[in-house]
Amino acid sequence: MRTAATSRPRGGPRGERFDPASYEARWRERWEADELYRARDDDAERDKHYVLTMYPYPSGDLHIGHWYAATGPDIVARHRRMRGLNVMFPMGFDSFGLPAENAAIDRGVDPATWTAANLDRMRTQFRSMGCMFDWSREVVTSDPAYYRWTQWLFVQFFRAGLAYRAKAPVDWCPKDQVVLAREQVEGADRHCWRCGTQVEKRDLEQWFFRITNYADELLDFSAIDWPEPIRLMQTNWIGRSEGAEIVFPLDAPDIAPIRVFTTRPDTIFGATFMVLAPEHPLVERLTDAAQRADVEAYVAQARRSTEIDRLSAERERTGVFIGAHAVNPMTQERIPIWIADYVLPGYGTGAIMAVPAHDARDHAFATRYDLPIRHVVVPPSGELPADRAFVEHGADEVLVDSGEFSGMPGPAAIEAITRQLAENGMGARAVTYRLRDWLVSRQRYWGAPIPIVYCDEHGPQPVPEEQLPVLLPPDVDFAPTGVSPLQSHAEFLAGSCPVCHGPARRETDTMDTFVDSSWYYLRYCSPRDARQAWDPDQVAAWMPVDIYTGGAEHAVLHLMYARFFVKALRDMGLVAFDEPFLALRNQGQILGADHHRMSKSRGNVQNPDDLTSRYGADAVRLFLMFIGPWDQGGPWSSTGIDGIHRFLARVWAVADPRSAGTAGPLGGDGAQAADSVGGQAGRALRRATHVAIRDVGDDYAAFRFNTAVSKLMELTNAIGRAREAGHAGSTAYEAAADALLLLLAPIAPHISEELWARRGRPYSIHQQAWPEFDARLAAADTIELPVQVDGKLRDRLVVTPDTPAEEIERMALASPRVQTYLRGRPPLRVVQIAGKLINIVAPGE
RNA sequence: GGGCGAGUGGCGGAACGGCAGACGCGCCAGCUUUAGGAGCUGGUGUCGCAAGACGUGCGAGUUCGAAUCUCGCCUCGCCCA
Repeated sequence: MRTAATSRPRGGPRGERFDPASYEARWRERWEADELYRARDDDAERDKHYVLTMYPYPSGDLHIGHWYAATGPDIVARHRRMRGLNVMFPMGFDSFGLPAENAAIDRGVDPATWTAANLDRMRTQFRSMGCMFDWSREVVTSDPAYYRWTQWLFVQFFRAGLAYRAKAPVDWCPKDQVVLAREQVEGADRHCWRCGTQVEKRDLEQWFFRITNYADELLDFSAIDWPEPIRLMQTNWIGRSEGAEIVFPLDAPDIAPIRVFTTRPDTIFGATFMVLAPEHPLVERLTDAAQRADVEAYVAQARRSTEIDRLSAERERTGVFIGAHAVNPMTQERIPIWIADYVLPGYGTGAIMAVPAHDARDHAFATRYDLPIRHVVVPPSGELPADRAFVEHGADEVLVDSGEFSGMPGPAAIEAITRQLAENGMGARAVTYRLRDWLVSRQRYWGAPIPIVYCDEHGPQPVPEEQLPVLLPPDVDFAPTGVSPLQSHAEFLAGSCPVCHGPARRETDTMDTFVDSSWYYLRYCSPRDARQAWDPDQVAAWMPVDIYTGGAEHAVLHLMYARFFVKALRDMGLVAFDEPFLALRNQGQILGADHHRMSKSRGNVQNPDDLTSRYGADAVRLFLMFIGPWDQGGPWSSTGIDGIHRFLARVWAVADPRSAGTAGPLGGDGAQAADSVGGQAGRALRRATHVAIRDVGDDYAAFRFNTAVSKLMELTNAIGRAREAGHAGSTAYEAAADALLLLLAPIAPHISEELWARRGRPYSIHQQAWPEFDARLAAADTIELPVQVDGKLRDRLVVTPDTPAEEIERMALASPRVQTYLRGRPPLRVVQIAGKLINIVAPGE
């Protein structure tokens, strides 16, 4: 048939042409059968190297973003392997979580069944990418063999005093019917990170992990190579602020004084009133009978409003005087006590000293209620803004009207006032954090059950370790009711107290899935160990992770929790290092062609399977990496993938011995003839080869895949020109073609293996060493030197690299083009940058 | 409102303070083909016939020399409120 015959390029018999479908799957099967990518635990010769990329949630189908995220680390893993490291690059699935449960609710399928089906599909799709994942280490967090150890870890945290139960106002998503961690509430309107519904406040008994114990250590990034934005986000999230806790005695001597935290003790002489959170425990006792009705009404209203409303900068600052007074410990002045909802019970001490002259919120409040505004800090100019707070307090700003501290610069005053308060027993230096403890309870089914039982006599008790795992029962009712589906499962509820062996009620909440992902990288080290969460020897051998990749959206979630876990486990003696991930790199996000997040509802999802079947996995990998800098991502556009296909066809043409041989006049056996005609050209090709060896390697090491691809294209084009010139078969040509395949192997593993085999090289290309770079071969015979006059390009000199500077200057000044601009005058100055350029400064007019 | 980052051809993007636009897409011309949503060759920042001039969001500054460093402004993105 005509179409069948002519769909192939001319000149090649069947089987010789470039056709990815004919070899990609075949090689993947061979690699798998040979266990080529299995990371060896017992490799004594090579240094270990742990490359990790964030495991996905098994949502159903792999999308182009998964390809993008996985290809980068795969290239790096392959490159480092070729550089002689024993690389482990595992993959697994974060398979607990709400979507499985929502599928159960919507479609009546069992979450385990739904998840298992997704896992099968995604494993197949992952395999089609040709990544060097070591599937023998696969971890599935919803597998009882895994969550048994998640529960075991919970028990260890409980015993170490790092897991505790407390009643707390928590963020509640009314749509998902679940409690959220503070980190999972996003945006100004405080919506659920998963479904976008605005969250509410509820008071509930919950389990917390004491991450705040590690606040200071989490601020220390000195031992890890992480992107600055991530470090900054964690730092801001933890929100350490230094200041003082100050005691304000009350009129009523029988009541304990009010304690406030402030970062600005230097402004205490300007504290003209106090504000308590409406929920503050002292409100009840301090409120004057005359004010009681107003106060109670206000407290009730404050409890109803959301935190976001209360903190909003635009909102009117409202409050009520409670009829009591405190004493400013520096001025001894009686100041009124108010309540206002802009003071929150959970932050600091739930009470503030209000300094309206130097705090914007206090200023708004004082203005509204006509409270005194007293300036105690002034700028060098002495001029204060009339209608807003003056908040600057650097070394230039000095105190006024502050007794003996008047005239002192701001920072010194903070020191001095804090010291005097401490001497008088009225305060102390103090630090607070914005970071809250990590709420890990979830009122949902599809998670690891919290391994606790409640005994009437002995309270909450951990399930004995030999009874783990606490299995999820398969037969539950999934209708969302606001309580865990497990609460209606009588059999599950019935536990026994490990102390008295009497009946005890099982905890029905499950753990936040971020608990699962806080330790999965440890499980990869000994994934099949049935006796322990991990084999300490294997963890000692493989950990920490050398390079971790994933999305920046996990900056304050997973990435902070995992660091906390390792520090806590270290203090329990379970691991011997301080940080889980030595280096971190974030990939950008691939957006839809419409520049929006890819989502099924928008209909802008790009399915990688279609592209793969049409162009092959190598082309899709190359194309994704060629879009732009890997950490930037960008909108998807398929225009351009044809260019990648053409590139691979050119690689085929220059490196397939039959294609390359038939193209030139010499054929495959004309090596000597080619060498004799190709002396000069051969040197140029060798130079191009070694420049590429250096540059492509540097690019892979630095995650610059887009420029690596462009350099591979340049090398291919250079070899192509040599082929056109009839140099195929020469020593330099064949060395260049071999090198091209080795450099291409990390990013396009299939075509490089196929051509490597066709060239008769030993299997597998992925077990070859990265080619040696030879600086002498990369050095240029001559260089083209730009000649500038006054910084503008006017001429070029072609010189050997060792030409003396004086000679270059003489040649440059002799240039007629330069002389035109000098107009016979001697140059004012000549600047030479060796090997780069020469700039001649002409005298002024 | 605060913090961080980014603005370069028609498009994606290159460029240790040293030749702006590598590499690719697209487009144009030619070749090849019975045919083309194929292949090959050449061209392609703007203005200009040319010589040349201008050109990296806008405005200033530092420098022999600035896309790159500094300051101010504008726009967009992300994070936090």
